[in-house]
Amino acid sequence: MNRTILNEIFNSNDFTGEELERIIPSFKKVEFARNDYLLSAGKTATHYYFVERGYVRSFAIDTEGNDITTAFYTSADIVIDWPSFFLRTPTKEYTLALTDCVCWQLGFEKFQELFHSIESFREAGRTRLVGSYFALKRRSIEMITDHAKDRYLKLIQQKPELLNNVSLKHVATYLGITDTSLSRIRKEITKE
Amino acid sequence: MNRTILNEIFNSNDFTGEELERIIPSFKKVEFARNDYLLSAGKTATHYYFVERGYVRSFAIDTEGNDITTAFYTSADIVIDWPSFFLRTPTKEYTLALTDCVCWQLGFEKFQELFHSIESFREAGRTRLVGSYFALKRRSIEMITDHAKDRYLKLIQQKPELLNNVSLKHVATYLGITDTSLSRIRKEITKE
DNA sequence: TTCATTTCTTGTCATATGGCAAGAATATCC
DNA sequence: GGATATTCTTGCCATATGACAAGAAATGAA
Repeated sequence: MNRTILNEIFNSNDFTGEELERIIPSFKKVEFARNDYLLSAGKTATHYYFVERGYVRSFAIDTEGNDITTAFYTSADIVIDWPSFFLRTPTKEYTLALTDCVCWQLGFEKFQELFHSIESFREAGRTRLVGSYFALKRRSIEMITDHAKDRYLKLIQQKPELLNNVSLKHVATYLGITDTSLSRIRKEITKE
Repeated sequence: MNRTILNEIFNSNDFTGEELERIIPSFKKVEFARNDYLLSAGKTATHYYFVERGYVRSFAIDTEGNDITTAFYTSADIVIDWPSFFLRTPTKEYTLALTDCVCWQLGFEKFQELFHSIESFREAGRTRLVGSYFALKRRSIEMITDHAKDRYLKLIQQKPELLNNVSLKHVATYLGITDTSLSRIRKEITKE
């Protein structure tokens, strides 16, 4: 098997060669075309993915029918609906390919087998989940303490390539504002 | 050992008698006085707790020095700084007893031992973490989609006893607003 | 109980952001 | 490549919430 993004995600710092030979072949390569859904509201997540190439967006529909972006994913990111995958419950979010994508997929049963039999795999999984939790927490606090303009500036600083790949209206809802407000914020920034 | 809140949290639906006899005695009873810190910014969480009795609050200090409440805890809740406990890194939050409290404490080493040796314990732990993730996500989305008044109404509906035990200024920062605005929202609600 | 501190309320005014609509700019599709 | 749909910008005005300050109420300490 050629080297893939999985070899960067699972590597010899954390795993023995034997473990890697069990873990990496458990993933299956899948491709998504632009506008394909990786997961839809009402369905239970049976798999999760690592992105090798492309852009993915998750969103929820609020009570008024508005589309609220909850996450963007790209190379090396894990695309997983944690609650749906682990609690085996239908999700309320949609996950959608923004561009053609190449991903590596793992199903729940295979995951459980690795999780319960390989100590380093469960340590790594737990670390990844806690990392997601941490990022989400930071984001919620920033929603309270920072103005939209600051959140936008932080975002383009941390993910400069994002704006070339996703539409501004989706960035706006990710920041918790309308596309109108984002447009004004961007105008104000260019004037500086 | 008498029955405690631990017997409700760890029970025979999920664990064998043998497992319970290993898990429950691993916890140690600790008491906190009002205004004691369970954890302070800069420290790494070495333990987590289940609350048997009392109220606990977590908060972060933002860049302007404002105290932002991130969580309230009471009976049967787990008090844990997930990232600090699992990533072994210093936290940026404070966790404080709002009232005198009785808690059950578990340390990291003991946790690891149980986690890696008892399958049902790690399933339960993962479920709890994913549940926290889910709650945090719901809260972040509501911060975007709902007005402060709706968030307040939901809160008092879900935790009616909370207001008798914590001050309004802390509820306000939890809702992402100022104490002034909360006061006006409450006034408006009583007028209805 | 009394005094001091903290919390809560209320007033006035400021500001960030939203709602709506129209036109401009882009992207998409056959 | 041109028609069509989508996205982005901009104007006007509305509104939720914040900032600050002063007094009222509640709480805590001695």
